[in-house]
Amino acid sequence: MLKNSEFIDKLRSSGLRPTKQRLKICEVLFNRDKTFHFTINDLAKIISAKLNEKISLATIYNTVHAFKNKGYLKEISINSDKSYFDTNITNHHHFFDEDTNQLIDCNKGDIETINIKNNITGKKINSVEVLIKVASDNQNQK
Amino acid sequence: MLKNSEFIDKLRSSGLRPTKQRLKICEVLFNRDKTFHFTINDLAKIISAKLNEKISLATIYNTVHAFKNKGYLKEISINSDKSYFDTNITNHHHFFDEDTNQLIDCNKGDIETINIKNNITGKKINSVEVLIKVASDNQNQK
DNA sequence: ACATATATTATAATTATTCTAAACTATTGA
DNA sequence: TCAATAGTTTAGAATAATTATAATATATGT
Repeated sequence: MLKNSEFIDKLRSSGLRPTKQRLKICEVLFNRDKTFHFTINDLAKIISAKLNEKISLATIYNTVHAFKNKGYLKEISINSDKSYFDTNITNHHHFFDEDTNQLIDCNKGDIETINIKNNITGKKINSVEVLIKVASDNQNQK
Repeated sequence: MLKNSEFIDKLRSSGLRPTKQRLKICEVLFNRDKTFHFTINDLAKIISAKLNEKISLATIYNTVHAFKNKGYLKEISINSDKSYFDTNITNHHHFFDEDTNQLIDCNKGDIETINIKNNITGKKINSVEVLIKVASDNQNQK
């Protein structure tokens, strides 16, 4: 359980002012034992359920993007009707359960390290993401 | 250069009626030497530029989805605001150039085969997609 | 050619996201 | 401590991608 002052330091250290809203969002996102995968809509729902005061949707978007830009969140690429975010910012990959629309982290060892032998000339690799789409065994077509 | 009758057979064989619109879209998509990566908007532009008659946007969406469901197109997940499709339906992976928003196929040999050691219990793997995001070497932040 | 199932179309509706501009707040430094 | 200011929040409007609707048109089997 992280303290408020730790979040304040974290925000200040990356040039973000520690506002009431950002601290609340920090609590929701980072006061967890396990990795948290979410969409903006998920987050908005959790916030409005947990909080007495409300946070504007625009602020939630702003904050999530600010946290992503500062490297506190990763954005995950899934069939793009909406964006998914991940509080696990280490290098890792994902399963996506098409039955439930849930993201699940791959553990180290689930996949061998991806080895890229040829890159596009003149470009640098920003990220390598593996997405394994899974579904229940008895359904044929998505 | 495929003939119209070949597209008619292709469509019929998968239970899709060969309509004027679908045949035109087949020509645009499949009469190519190289893999074609596109968004719906790209396709709509090409169609309206090339064709004397116009095809409704709704039809373009319907057709692309029908072709995807029949396995003639693959949808590629990019963390983004729109869907990308690929006429290359073989198992392969992608580079995504963040400078130009262009998708580029990985060639066999660019990446070693992805080896998944542990899957989620009770689920079957539908796809494994690797996306390598690249950008110009001299730009720091996206 | 006829009946019917399937497609196409324009348009409206929906959804996720970004923009805007005004009100508000944290920080800096006098 | 307080004012100036730079950064934030906010509601709501705007935008963009996509899906739904329902009327019209077309393909197919008999």
